Amino acid sequence: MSDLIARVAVAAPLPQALYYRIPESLSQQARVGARLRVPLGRRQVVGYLLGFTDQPVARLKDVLEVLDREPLFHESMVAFFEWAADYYCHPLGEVIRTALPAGLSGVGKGPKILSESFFTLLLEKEEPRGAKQRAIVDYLRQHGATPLTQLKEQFGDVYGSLKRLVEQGFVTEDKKERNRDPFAAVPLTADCPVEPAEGQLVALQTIEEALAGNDFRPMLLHGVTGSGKTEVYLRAVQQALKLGRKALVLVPEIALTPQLVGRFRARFAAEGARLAVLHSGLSDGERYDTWRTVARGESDIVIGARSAIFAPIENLGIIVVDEEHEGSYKQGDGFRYHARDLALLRGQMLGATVLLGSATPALTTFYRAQQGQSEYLPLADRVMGRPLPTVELVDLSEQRPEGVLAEPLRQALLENLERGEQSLLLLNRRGFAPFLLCVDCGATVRCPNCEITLTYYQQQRVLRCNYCDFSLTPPDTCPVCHGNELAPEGAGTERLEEELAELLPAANIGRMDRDTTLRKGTHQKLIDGMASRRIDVLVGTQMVAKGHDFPGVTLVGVVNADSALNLPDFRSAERAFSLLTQVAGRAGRGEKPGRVLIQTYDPEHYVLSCAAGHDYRSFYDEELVNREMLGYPPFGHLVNCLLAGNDEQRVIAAAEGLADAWQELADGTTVEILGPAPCPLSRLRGKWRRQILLKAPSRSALRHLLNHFKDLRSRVPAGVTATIDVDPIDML
DNA sequence: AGCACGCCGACT
DNA sequence: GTCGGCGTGCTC
Repeated sequence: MSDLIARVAVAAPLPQALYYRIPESLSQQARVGARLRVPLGRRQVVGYLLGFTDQPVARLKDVLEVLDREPLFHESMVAFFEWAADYYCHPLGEVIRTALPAGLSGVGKGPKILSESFFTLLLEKEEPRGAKQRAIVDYLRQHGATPLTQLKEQFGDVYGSLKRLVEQGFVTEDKKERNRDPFAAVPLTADCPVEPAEGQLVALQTIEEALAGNDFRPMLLHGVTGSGKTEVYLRAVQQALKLGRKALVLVPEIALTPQLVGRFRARFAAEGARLAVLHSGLSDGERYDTWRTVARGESDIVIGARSAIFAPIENLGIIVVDEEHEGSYKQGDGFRYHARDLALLRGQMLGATVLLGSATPALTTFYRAQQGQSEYLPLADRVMGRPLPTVELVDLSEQRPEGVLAEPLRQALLENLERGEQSLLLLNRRGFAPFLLCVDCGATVRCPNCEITLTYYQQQRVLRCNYCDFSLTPPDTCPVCHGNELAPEGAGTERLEEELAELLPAANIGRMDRDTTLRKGTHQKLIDGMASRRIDVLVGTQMVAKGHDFPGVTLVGVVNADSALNLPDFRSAERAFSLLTQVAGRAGRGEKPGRVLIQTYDPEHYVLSCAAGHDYRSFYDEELVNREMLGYPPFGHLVNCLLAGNDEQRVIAAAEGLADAWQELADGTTVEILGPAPCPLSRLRGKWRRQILLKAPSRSALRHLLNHFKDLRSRVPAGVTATIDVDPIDML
């Protein structure tokens, strides 16, 4: 008789699954999707049970313990994990570890499962003696099984009475698992369904057909800001639920989209559908509870950020990816997956509808729609026929402003304040100034760990690195020539705030960036301040462009559009276009029309003229030509191979060696090996960084090379780590 | 990733 | 003679 053998992915960077014998005593508990404690070498690690086999394998070790009584994922997820591990060239165990809620990879049992006592009335005998006991019995008769906390609320101190009731056999106590509910205290807002307009109806009809057809149908819902995409999501999800299937909704960052979550809660609370929200603000325990609720099939809709793409939902009918172009869907370290791309894959594996929504779709997404690989669902107009704001470009080379604001923007701000309307200013730089410059020798004060200048924060009187958090009290003299005049150069949000206070002394000015929103609640306070119109002008980084609907804003100013255009990355134009379009969309969402002023030294740039004309299509056409010329996505596939280490010479040598090895593999194929080159941030957090870019017109040509990565990596000398980034979205 | 083994330099 | 440096290789 052969033993039952488990196929297990261990939480270690091994390329493939391992096999363990399941001892007789554990065979009942061992279910696919459970975590196991297994021996690996001479230590013990967590493994994930992927399946069973009875093929004899030599020298099997025993599974030591089953850590979960209920599986954390269903069997159908295994193929998805394996595909993702293969595609992103990442060890399977690490992929699953990343996918599951945090805090489960230790050999301990993971977060505590909270339980709670419930009391139930047994058969009616004679009445108990005490008045309080009779009251409790009465209450239980009416309410059925009741948790202890609820009884305490009703009757105060109930321990003695309950104890006697249980002893006398009137009542039984049993323990049930209790979920932490992070939303219990958040009040529901009212649901206000909007009657769908023409474009929305067409979109919904297509989605309904796809849902009914039960097959994989990717779709792009393309609508300008304020065109009612959320209402389409809501109705599409409703439709899926009506067909008895479940829904997954991905959002870029829950913290920045409370309004969307609020609308889902309002709509579906009314219908009795069960909503689970997975996001980074949850504690490990809360996240674990939510995950288990989903895994048990007790939620109908899951909303979450990037990692929610791994939520263990069975019978999934639709996946919505809101703001699909957002870079935050790509995980930046470790297992570098892209949640939107995995959404398409998961949809394909399950025969689900995948609805990608955006005002400025990623070039690759729009291209797919153009090629007929996905359905194109345009929403042409803003709701209620509100016009898009007028956008004007302000040529800084003509204006030569003294501070950061040129005359047209100053004028517009003054007028807007006089009219009592709100303004929004975007400046994508934190702090007071991006660097301190010595007026004598031109030296700047730089970070000792990273290859950048230290940002000057005037309020805190500190120089800080925005990448590694290194900080320094600003020196009085130049560290190079000892000259005694170090001047803050350039401008960040802090300086802008100061300039505004001078221009508009009567105005109430708010600042929103990572520095002011560090304290919990400040972000919400600023949003509330805008909603209540207490704030007249809000300045901030790209944070101000995301997700909020401020109906009172009629003027939007972009202080410097050029910084976003000139980043050393092939996607910088796409990102700049999307940011400008988004921030422009903040203007005129209420009854009054909006106006947008964009300051630039390069008013002829196609990104700016297209953004000014709200013309996605022209931007797309222009950018597509550039991509084709350079063989970048969607015309080529990229893999970035990163090398990092403490010793510069070693990193350089390792990079050269690896590049040669790649080159050898690429000979005679369509794959191009570019580099090695220093990363645009050649030193980061003390590590020297080089990169090698692999570029090919087809995915399959790259596949062949990637299959060799694990041997190549093992030949990288010690002290240097090699990582691979499949489909990189930025290469800084 | 860990954690072994293994093979060379500077210490009691 | 051995303590310990980190290069190499394996983990069912």
